[in-house]
Amino acid sequence: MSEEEPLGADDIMDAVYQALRDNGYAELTMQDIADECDKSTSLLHYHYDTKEDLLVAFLDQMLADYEEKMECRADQPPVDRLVEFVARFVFAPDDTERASFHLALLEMRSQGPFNDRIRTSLRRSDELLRDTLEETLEDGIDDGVLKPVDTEATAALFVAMLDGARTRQVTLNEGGDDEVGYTRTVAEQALERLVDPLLEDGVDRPSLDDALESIHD
Amino acid sequence: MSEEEPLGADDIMDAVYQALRDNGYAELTMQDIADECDKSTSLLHYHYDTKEDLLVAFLDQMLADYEEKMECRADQPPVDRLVEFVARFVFAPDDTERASFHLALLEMRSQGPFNDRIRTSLRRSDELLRDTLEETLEDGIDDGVLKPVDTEATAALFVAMLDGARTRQVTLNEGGDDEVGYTRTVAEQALERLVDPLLEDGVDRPSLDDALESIHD
DNA sequence: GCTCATTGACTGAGTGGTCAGTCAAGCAGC
DNA sequence: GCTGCTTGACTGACCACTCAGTCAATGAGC
Repeated sequence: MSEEEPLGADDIMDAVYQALRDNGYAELTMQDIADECDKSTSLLHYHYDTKEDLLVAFLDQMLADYEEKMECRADQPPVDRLVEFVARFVFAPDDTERASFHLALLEMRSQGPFNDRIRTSLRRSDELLRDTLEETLEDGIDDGVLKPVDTEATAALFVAMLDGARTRQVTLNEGGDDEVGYTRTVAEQALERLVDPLLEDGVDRPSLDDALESIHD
Repeated sequence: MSEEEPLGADDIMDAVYQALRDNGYAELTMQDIADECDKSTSLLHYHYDTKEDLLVAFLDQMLADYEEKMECRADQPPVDRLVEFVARFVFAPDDTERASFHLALLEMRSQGPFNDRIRTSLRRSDELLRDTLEETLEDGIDDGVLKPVDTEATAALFVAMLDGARTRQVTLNEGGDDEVGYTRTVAEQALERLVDPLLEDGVDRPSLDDALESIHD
């Protein structure tokens, strides 16, 4: 109530998020966003000159939020952070909210090459993700809990794998069978086949389940 | 020239391919496709009732082509096929043709959840891809050149990884530096960190470079 | 403490442009 | 003269964006 920001700004960002989830990016109209916050499209244009401006503002805010969240975790042990990083990609097959939002993000990513400003925003978020993981790996090596490896290539491998798994889950997910979710299968494989061989002798890592619980804060 | 199909059908399919590459999926109009084959949009509607019909036909043809290509390779040794499978994802950073087409495919994938027919087509192609790899792994295990593993989970891991890497390369690729391409980095890591530990003692595998050459036929 | 100018938030009714799809007519080959 | 392919002109829907104006709050001058 006593914010500095123009009172409606956050409402609009929330509306963009909801509208993206409900309609996807390709089908997203200014009207959808306006409906979501019970305002007129004219108001959106009053605050943001163009639809693109609005979406770029939304991406930038998302990026800032993620950045903040990552900083809080920097004091945890590297191996915990590594498993947590993997776990952060996993979501239940029936979590349609998250699937829908990530689907919209994927749509935006595929528009990156056609739009400089969107691409710039997305590239920054990609860098943030990989840098976070790279730092975690470096910390682990420095602390003597991880075997020395090419941290850049390893980070690339992890991110590609988890991201690819999520892409499949959000685009092809077969309704809600009893299956556990594609990303989760891949995440478990990643831990066994890539993380475990990296641990120095005698070092243990948390299970995926433990990590999943610890990120629900 | 002496096909059963209506003579113009292949021309139209080619035009769809070109138009997808040049315009992307989101921006693709019937006019773009018509221009590409120097015909009118009315003609497209004469052959295909709706734009969706046309695109589904295009996807189905692509799938059939890929299926045919895979069958030709079924007699190669499993380890060669495995490395070839990985190599097939790799493309040079300056191969903008391929990048553009895969980008359009990614756009279509992100539309899958909103379109039953597109999703069905894409799901079939996803299954084909993973089944191919799974069979290769099973053959390798049967032949005693690969250590026994959960072939389904392993195939999932490989496909997720390569697909994720390609997604990044086509959406965020930084012009043509001297870099070697993100997918290639990841592919090399995949061979060292995932394939090599799978080989039975004394079994060698072709290098990525060899495989890259052998698929240029 | 009343008046009046100013501003910021907000709206409804357009406008112009784009695009998938329709339709009636032209025209080749048989 | 019929069949199948092809066309240009047209239509109706949709959508980002504009514009002229309303309304409430703020604040200066008296």
